[in-house]
Formats: sequence, structure tokens, C-alpha cells
Amino acid sequence: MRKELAKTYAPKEFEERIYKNWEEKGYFRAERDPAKKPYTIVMPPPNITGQLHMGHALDCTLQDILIRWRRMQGYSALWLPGTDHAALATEAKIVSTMKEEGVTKQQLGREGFLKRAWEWNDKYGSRIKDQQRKMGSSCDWSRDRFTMDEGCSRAVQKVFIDLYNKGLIYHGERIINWCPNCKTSISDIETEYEEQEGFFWHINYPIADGSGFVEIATTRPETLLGDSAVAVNPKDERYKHLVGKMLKLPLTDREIPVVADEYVDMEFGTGCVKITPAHDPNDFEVGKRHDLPVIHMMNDDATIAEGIGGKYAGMDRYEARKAMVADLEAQGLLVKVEPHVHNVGTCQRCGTTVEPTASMQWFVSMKELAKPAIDVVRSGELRYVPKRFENGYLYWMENIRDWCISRQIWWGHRIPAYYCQNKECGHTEITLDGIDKCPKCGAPVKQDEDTLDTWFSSALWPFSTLGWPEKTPDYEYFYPTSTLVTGYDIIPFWVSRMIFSGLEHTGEKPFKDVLIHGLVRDEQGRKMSKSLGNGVDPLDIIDKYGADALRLTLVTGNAPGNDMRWSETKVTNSRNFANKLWNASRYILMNLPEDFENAGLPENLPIEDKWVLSLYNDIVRNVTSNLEEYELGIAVQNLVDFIWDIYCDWYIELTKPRIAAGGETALAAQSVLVFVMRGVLKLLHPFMPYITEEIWQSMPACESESVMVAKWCEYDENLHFAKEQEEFSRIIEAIRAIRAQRNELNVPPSRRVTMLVETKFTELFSGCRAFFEKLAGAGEFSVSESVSDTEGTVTAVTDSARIFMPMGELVDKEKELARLEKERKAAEKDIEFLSKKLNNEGFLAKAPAQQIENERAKLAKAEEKLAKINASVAGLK
RNA sequence: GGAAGUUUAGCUCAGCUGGGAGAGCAUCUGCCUUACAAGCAGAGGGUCAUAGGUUCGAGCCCUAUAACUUCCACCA
Repeated sequence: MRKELAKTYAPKEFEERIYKNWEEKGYFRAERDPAKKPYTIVMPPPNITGQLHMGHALDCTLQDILIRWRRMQGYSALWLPGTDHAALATEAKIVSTMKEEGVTKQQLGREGFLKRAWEWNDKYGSRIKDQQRKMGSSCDWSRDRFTMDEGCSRAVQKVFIDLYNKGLIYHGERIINWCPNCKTSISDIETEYEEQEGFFWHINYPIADGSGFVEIATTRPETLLGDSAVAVNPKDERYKHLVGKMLKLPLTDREIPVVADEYVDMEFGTGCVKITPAHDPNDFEVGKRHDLPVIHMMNDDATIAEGIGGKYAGMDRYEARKAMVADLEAQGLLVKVEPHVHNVGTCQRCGTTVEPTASMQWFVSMKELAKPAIDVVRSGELRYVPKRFENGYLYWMENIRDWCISRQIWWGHRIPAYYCQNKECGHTEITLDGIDKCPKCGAPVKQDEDTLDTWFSSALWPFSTLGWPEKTPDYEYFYPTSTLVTGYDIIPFWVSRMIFSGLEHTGEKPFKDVLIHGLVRDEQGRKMSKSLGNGVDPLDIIDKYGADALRLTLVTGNAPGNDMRWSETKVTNSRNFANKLWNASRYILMNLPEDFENAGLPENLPIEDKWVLSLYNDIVRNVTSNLEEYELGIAVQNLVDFIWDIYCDWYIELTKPRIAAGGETALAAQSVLVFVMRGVLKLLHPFMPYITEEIWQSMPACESESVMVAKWCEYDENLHFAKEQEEFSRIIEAIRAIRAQRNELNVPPSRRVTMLVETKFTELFSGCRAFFEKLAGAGEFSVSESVSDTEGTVTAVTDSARIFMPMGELVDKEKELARLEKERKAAEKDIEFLSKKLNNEGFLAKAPAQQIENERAKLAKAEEKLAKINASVAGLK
């Protein structure tokens, strides 16, 4: 007894059940089968603090489509899931919940805080995984990883030590971006610039010998406290005499020199630049060249430092700015204030204005690592889809700067550096094994307090998750991975770093293709964001319409790499399609005899069966090649169009008379209906896994108990029926023409109409009588090569037939003539266009033969049609 | 300052290597035709941003221009 399908499509009734069943059956698990080829995708690990949003939903859908398709194709398909510890994001979140309880990090201490963080991970780290399950993600949960699990952590330590030993990681004082709120350094790409309106303050620095003033201009007057020189261009005639002289630094009792440096742009501002080596990257370089002191004038929370700031000590940087400007003005040293728009760096995480600060940090030296990562893309060995994203990647890689990897937070991989506490020795030991004594002098050591940038571990994700640095069987079999799917917004953060890391540490590119997708925007085209509150929760959508409808929406009508605009009507469209498919299968099953056996396709099928099989066969080929080109949107569009327009609206309708008649002919139709249905279920399964499974399991005699493990369809030469395809399109064209005609004359569909068909294809049209009756409302129906008595008829004209319909009182000769006249003009235009082309010598000489052939065929058809129209017009007159 | 993308029907967007412009929604007309009104049949609607160029042929290739969007850089 087959399972009966519910009357309406209600995804809630089965999605969860089906997912559980798949998981229990172990279908998601990838086996290392030497007889199969591997296909691997590592999932971009979502943050443990994260909740599923539309971006994830899109990401999930695309990856699941590829994985399910390859799995059905016979690959050993591994989709490896996992989560990211998201160092700063998580720590900030925990700190803020602690704040509500009135607890600080310092109170808990490092140990206590980390304990809390791990508890957090236990509690929330799995939340997103359940949400991914709801999407239908067929990932191998048995291989689930976490960036801070034992294996990934070992890979991180190993990479740090290897890079250090190769001299590619160094410890040093450089200008980094400091977030005074998060109280940590952040990397260049974690700094976002926003345009702010500010001021240019022109300040006079008195020359120490009393011979006058030097006017400087600055956007940040408070940093004056950290000035250690004023620089001018050595070629600048205006200031040559000042070089080497001392200046009195206002508001302090310090004196600073005037130095000459090429860096100064004579054209800009006054041509004199205050040099603050501790708070500006350029000034830092100038300072190094002139051996100037680095004066840290701020604390880590951006208040003015004690001992440097004098009366301003303890003030916030902006408070101090106000106070100092007021004092300068009072002393008559403020020359003028100009409005000035400039870009200010802010912390990606919290939005606080970052403070560029000279600080001891760990860096990865990038130049050498970038080179092979550039080559591998330039040579085409590793490709981006779409290709245009290679530009940004290459530009970024070619202009790359060293990567600041140390962070002053606790949640993360601690840096394996140990400093000897004996000042005389001062040794730094980098080691995998925790040590407490200096290996050089035996004195106690202290481990570096800092942790690593979260992207440092993400960079290793494609191989650390597979067991690297061990040569595990998984690593040997599944690495390098096949396709990486991610949004364009994290190419610099993540994709680039995986590429150079993979090449450096494994000697191989970490993946072959990078499929880039865009952003899901809101209905007005804005980014979905928490602060705007315009995000759409995928879980709500799943609840309302089902995961399949959501997936179909996210993949339809979108080209790779392009952003898409969200709208709920798109989801209802998708849901409507699901409903269509649901009802089509319900209809087929309803009429199937209880003892229906699937013995394959019968011999001697009628024309309409061959027609649909041939079109289906084309779809198999097209969808497969679309998927191979990562044209997922086109693939699914092809499929949906075939299912809806061809299979449902035409083929099912065409077979209804046969099904009603019963017997052999019905059985043949049912075999074809079931055959094509099973095929499209397979083709559609990667896109809409749940509904296809639910229907599959109610279809008789399917090849496997789950469509998920069924074999992907292949193009079959035996199903190609060019002749029937072409001939049957004549019938469809005629039916369409009749319907249009009836519609125009407002003939009710229920009214049977006599049809006299005039055509060369008498056998074809006679054989299709039932279709004209069923689909065109034909009453009496006759076919002959020539119809003479056409008095009182209207005519539907195609290039292969004229269909005369006696309409009695409905016939309006004038109207009919006018309509035919319109059609004649159209046909004449066609002929003119085509013959012009075919008389063009350039075209005949240069166009491909196939093309010329096509145009000739079109012309012949147009001429046939025109002849028929002319005959009709003559008949009427 | 540099780079990329977008500009196609009223709206949202497809259009793969150049061969007479497509879908969905919306609009209009007619249908509860025994799988589906979450449906069926039909219709209207476009100088493919603008100006040049290459080509037998351009929505597609090239060059400029305009508008919008995004990324990168960050001269005080």
C-alpha cells in the first residue's frame, strides 16, 4: 500500500521528519571510498554567538545544492560543518552579559573568564547547527569541528611556530589600530573608515630662540602632547633655515627639533607637519628615520597618560582636545580653525574611533606569502566564479601589508611565546610544549598574555579540519577541497588567507573553485542589519512557507556574485511552485492502478509521449551543464519552467483523455508520467530536498528508498526524438492559435466549436484530434488538405495549418479582415527581415552554415504562413 | 585618489561563447475545465542609460559620458 499524499502542500508536516530520517540513515556521512572521486566543501564556520540570518541561509543553500548534486552523481561528497570561536565578537558579547551582572573580566581572572566562555560555547555553539538542519543542510555532522577544538588548536600552534622559525612571524613595535573600547589591537581590514566632518586647527609653535613661530596644521590637536619633532620638506626653501632649530612645544615645557624629511608634502597645509611617532603610521616612520623618541601620550582607554599630559592627564581624548584648543587660543597660539572633512578609522566590531598606536605586537610578514597566492590565481589554477572577483583579490594581495595577529583579549588561541624573566637573559622561547623555565638560563618564564586574531585559525580551516598536520586518511582523501562558497565581503579576511596559508603549509591550493555570492538585501535594497532592524529571519520564513520555498527563492533569478533583493512575494511564488509539483504528483498517484509496476517505458509510444520525453532529456543535459558552470539560478529556472509549463500545463493535460479511457494506452501514459516525474524529482532534489523526498517516497517502484541517494539523471540518446518534438510543436502552435482566437471573440471555453483543419500534415492533425477536443474545445473536427466551404467562419492561422471555425452570429467579417490584415503585416515584416538577411552577401559569406540554415527555415515558415493568411483574406472577400 | 559592479517591461530581476528581447509580480479579458483559484487560458506593455566605434549582424565586444552602488587606499 502506497503512502497517500496530503491534499495540500504542508511542508511543516514532513520537513522535520524527513531530516531526522536522513540523519538516522547516515546519508550525510561521507565515506572514503577509493572507487569514488571525492568532492569536498568546507563550510564557512559561523560564529558561536551567531544566529542564522539570510546570509547563512543563502550560503547553506548554495553549498547544499552542490553537495547533494555531486553526491547523486556518485562522488564521495563531504560537506564539513563547524563553528568559529569568533574571538573578539564572542568576548565582547560575554563581557556585556557579565556587565549586566556587575562582573568584570578582571574580577573573574583569565581562568574564570575562559571557563565562562567555554560554558557559553556549550550553551549557544550548537544553536546555529540546529538552525542549519532546518535549512535541510546535508552536512556530515560526524565531522563537525570548532576552531578551538584540540585538533584545530594544534594546527594553529604548529603554524605559528613554523612561520616563526621561517622568520615569517615577528614580534615588534609598529603602529597598529587600537580600539579603546575593546582594548585590543585590530588588523587593518578590521578597521572601517567613515567620513566625518572635523576641523583643521592651525597652531603656532614658538621657535625656542624667540625668532618667531612655525605654523602647523593638524586634525588632532590633542596628539600634540606626543610630538617629538616638526618636519619640513628638505627642498622647501621657506623653511630651510629652520631645520635643526628647536621649538617650544605649546602647553608643555618640552622642546622639539625641526627635522627635514621627504615625506612632507610642500603643497599641503602649511608645509610643516607635527611628528607624533606613537600615534601615526607615517610619523612613526619619520621618527625611525630621525631617531625620535616614541612618546605614548594615551592610556589604553584613550585617556591622556599620567606624567605626559600634565593638567590634561586622565581626560578623555576629545575632552582633552577641547581643553587644549581653548588653552592654545587663550595663549594666542591658535592661528585659525578650518572645517575639514576626513576619514576616520573605526572599529568594525564596536564602531569606536580607533587610535593608531605604536605597540609591541606579533605580525605575519606577508610579502613572501602573498607571491604564490597571486600566481595560483593568475595562472588560472585556482579560479573565482565569477571571475571579476579576482581583480580585488589580486589588488589586495599585491599591495598587502604585514598582518597584526596578536590581540589583547583572552578568548582565543594563546600565543605560544614564553619570555625569560631574567633581564640579563631576555630569551624568548616559542614552543608547542608549555614551559615554566627558560631553556637558556633556567630562570622562570612568563607566557605571552595575548591571543591570536580569530582569522588566523580560520585561515587554516580547509586543512586543520581534515586532520592536518597529521596525514590523516581524511586529509589524504578529501584535501584539497573542491569548492569554497562564500560572500564577497570576506574575500580579504578569509579567502585570501586560506589561499596563502594552504599553499604555504600544505603545498597545495586549499580549493579549486571559489564560488562567490552576493548579499541578501531588504526590500528597499538596504543591507540587512541589526541596527536597522530590517533583517528577515529565515526561521520565520521556514515556519511560514517551508525550507524548500526559502531555498528556491534564494537561488532563483540571481546570477553568481550579484546581490539580491528580498521580497516575500518571491517566497510565495516559490511556495506556489512547490504546491504545483505537489498537486501534479498527487494527481498522478491518484489515478495509478494499485498494482502499477514500474517496468520501464513501453515500446511504440505515441507522439506526445516522445515529445515530452525528448524535452525532458534536453532538460537533463541542460541542468547538469548549468550546475557544472555554477549557474544554479539558470539550472533551477530551466527545471521549474519544464515542470510547470511543459509537464503540468501540457503533458498532464494531454494525457487526461487516455487516463480516463484506461487500458493499455492509459498504462503507457502513466509509465511516462511516472518516469518523467521521478527524473525531475531527482533533478530538483538538490534545490528542494524535502518535497522531492516526500513525493519520491510515495511514488511506486523507485530505484532507491531515498531520492537523496538516487543516481543523477544522464542524457539518453534513446530518448531523443527530434522528429516528434518538431511535429508536435505544430499541434501546440495550432491549439494556441485557436485558444487566442476564441479568447478574442469571447467564446466561452465550455462551448464546443466545429473545426475544419486545412493542412499538409493531415495524418499528424487527425491523430491529434483528442487534443483539440480536450484542449481547444473542438466539437466536430475534420482534417483535409483543402477546405473550400469557409463561409461564416473565423480562422486561426499557423505556418502549418489553417483552422476554420464556423461561428455563426459571432463572425464579424470586417473585424476578421482587420485581424488578418494585422497578421499579414507581421508576417510580411518577418519575411522582409529574413530575406534581407539572406540576401546580404556578407552574411552568406561569413555566418556559420548552421545559422544560414536556421534563417532559411524561418523564412520558409514565414512564407507558408503568409500564403495561408492571403488565402484566408481572399476567401473572405 | 584607485578599482569593481549596476543601468533591460510599472516593480524585482534573468539573458551562458554576439545571430530577430525573457520570467515572476502587477495590469487587462475570460474561466471554480473532476491535481492545483497557492490554479487554468489569453492579452497589452521595452529606441536593452546616452553618444560613438568594431562586425554581415551588438542587450552582449571596444571607447567615452551620466547616474546609482560597493570595495580598497587614507596627506598631517
